[in-house]
Amino acid sequence: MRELKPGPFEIGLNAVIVAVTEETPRVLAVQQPAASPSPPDRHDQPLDTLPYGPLHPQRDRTLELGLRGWVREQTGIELGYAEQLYTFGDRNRAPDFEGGVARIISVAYLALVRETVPPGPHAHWRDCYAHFPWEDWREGRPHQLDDQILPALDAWQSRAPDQQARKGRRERIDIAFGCRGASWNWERVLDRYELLYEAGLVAEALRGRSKRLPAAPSLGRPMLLDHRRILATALDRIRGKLRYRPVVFELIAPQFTLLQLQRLVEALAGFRLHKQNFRRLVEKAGLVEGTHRLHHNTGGRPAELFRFRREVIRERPAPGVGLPSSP
Amino acid sequence: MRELKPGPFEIGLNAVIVAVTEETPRVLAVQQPAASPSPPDRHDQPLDTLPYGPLHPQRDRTLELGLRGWVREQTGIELGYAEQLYTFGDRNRAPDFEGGVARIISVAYLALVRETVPPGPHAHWRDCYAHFPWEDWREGRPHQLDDQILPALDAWQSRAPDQQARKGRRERIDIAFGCRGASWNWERVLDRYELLYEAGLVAEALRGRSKRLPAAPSLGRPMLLDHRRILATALDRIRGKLRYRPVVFELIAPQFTLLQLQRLVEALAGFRLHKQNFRRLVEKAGLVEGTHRLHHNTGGRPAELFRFRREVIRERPAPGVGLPSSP
DNA sequence: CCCTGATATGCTCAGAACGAGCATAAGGAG
DNA sequence: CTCCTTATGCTCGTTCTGAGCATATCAGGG
Repeated sequence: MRELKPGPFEIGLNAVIVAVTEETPRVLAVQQPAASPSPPDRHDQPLDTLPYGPLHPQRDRTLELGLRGWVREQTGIELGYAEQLYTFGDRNRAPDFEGGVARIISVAYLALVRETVPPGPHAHWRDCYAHFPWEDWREGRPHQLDDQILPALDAWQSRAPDQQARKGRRERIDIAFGCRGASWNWERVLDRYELLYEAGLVAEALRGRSKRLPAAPSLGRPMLLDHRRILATALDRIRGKLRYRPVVFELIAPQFTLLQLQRLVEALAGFRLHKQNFRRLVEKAGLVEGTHRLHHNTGGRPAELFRFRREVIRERPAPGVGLPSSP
Repeated sequence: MRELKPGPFEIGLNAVIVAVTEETPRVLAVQQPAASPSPPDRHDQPLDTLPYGPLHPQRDRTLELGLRGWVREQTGIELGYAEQLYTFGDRNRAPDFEGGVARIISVAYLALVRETVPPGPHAHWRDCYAHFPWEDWREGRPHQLDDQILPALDAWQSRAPDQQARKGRRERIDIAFGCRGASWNWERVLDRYELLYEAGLVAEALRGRSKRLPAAPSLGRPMLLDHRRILATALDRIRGKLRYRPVVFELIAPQFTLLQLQRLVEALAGFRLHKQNFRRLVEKAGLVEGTHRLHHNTGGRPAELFRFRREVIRERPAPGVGLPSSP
């Protein structure tokens, strides 16, 4: 076994803090600090950044406690549900630091919060789909897909150096974007983002390189460094987990109508559900329990208010909301 | 935003390399190096260790490439399938370093290999269930559960300081171990290990503390530091992924009989499956495709050899082997 | 050569789950 | 009172699932 050589590392913690309000999934973003060494993109708008904090080796007994600590200090938010998401450590994730002092390793956490508490001075809640417009199919298939994305991906495919690479690219496009017989898989958020990155269709991909791709569109709102990749990982995780863990209830008030719950799930999944079947599924799965109170602001017949049945975790092996695999 | 203070950290990469031979899931383990600063447990047997290597900030462009690099150098194994598992950074994960030089952060990867290549000089393939005997239900419910584990957990529950804590512990025991109406959920490997750890029933839990629990059994074969927790995380991940990704095929030869495939899945899942239904599921799901060759070493009628249909990833949204939620 | 003991493989059948839609209930606005 | 809106209950055909029965095809022993 080779001995451990401590390298020049910095370790930090990124938080992806997600809430859903007005049927829109939102992420807590902060304005790029002015002192940042990396020049802003060619865009006029300043870039969004995910909240980032240090790990105090003495104070923080665990990574998660460290995260909760600085989130509390920076934003005043006391996180409820939080889980480790992924650890990002690519060398090129902070291009400006390359060759400089240290390699930055970042352990990202996903946190779900119930209310859009007013964020701190430099922070704001940003619609997640501003960064991934192609992921929201609630109003039907996004036009951008056929207008821009698929043609640009086709062009990228044809730019492949040889026949085999062309075939490989075609295959990846088909799987990620549901072309040629494959169906759109709403959980493959990360696959899609990474493919667009490789194809040079998101602004982040062009930062370090000479801009050799002239006509490629820049899709979705970019973020600082690799933060959009982190966000894609988070959305991927949320969508994947909807199926088999009752994560939605971390995002909704203790009492809710079934339509509110459905709208919340739809906002996260990115497509619409059949109303009656959704009711049947969550009720038969034992996920919810009717209080006998009514909610009158519906515009129609009042709806019963429900609450989450925590006991379901005992009873069911995989208590998630029933979701189809494709829209 | 608070500025980043580089702390005294060491970053390393742990590999959980899993293979299945003779219907036994095995993990590549190395003998605890003699120069280790931590004294061996009270046991006579030397402790198993997961392979561990450094991250070279200059050489390794990504974490995964770094891992593949030192695994190749140390063991000669060229990893195929590998995915990031979890990042472990608890302060007490290396008790002897506490208060010493550095905090060790370890990014663990899960790798699946096909054959039990002969490991290096200090390495060997260890039966995973030696570390978690309660997870293998293939020969029926393990006796250890009723003989030792559940009584000891009951005792732990009754040692809770107050009524509420007692209720909380009871709930956790029920969910993790399928007591009192809840059914055994074979995917909750990590929950179970962590519960046993908290209850002081695994040797690792007693290392730092004064041994105030006299009669508690030591369950399963311990490992160095928190390596058994890492392994539990890996097994948890594998079992969870069996359902919805075709990971089994990373572990089996290119050609196989359906019974071999079934035995492999059973080895990982830890319980037996209904043979005819298993065939129907994998065939109808389009996961496999019959070559027309036969395998004659069955002892009975020869079995047809099958191969994995890679195309299924295009066609199906979640191509995993059909598995029930509980045995 | 036939019987026995294996395993492989095909088929049935009832119950549960699922997708889609129809029908009715109960509010508010005009 | 009428119409519009949303909530909620129910049906129906299809598919999926769990369990078991039946048959096919090999090896080896009498």
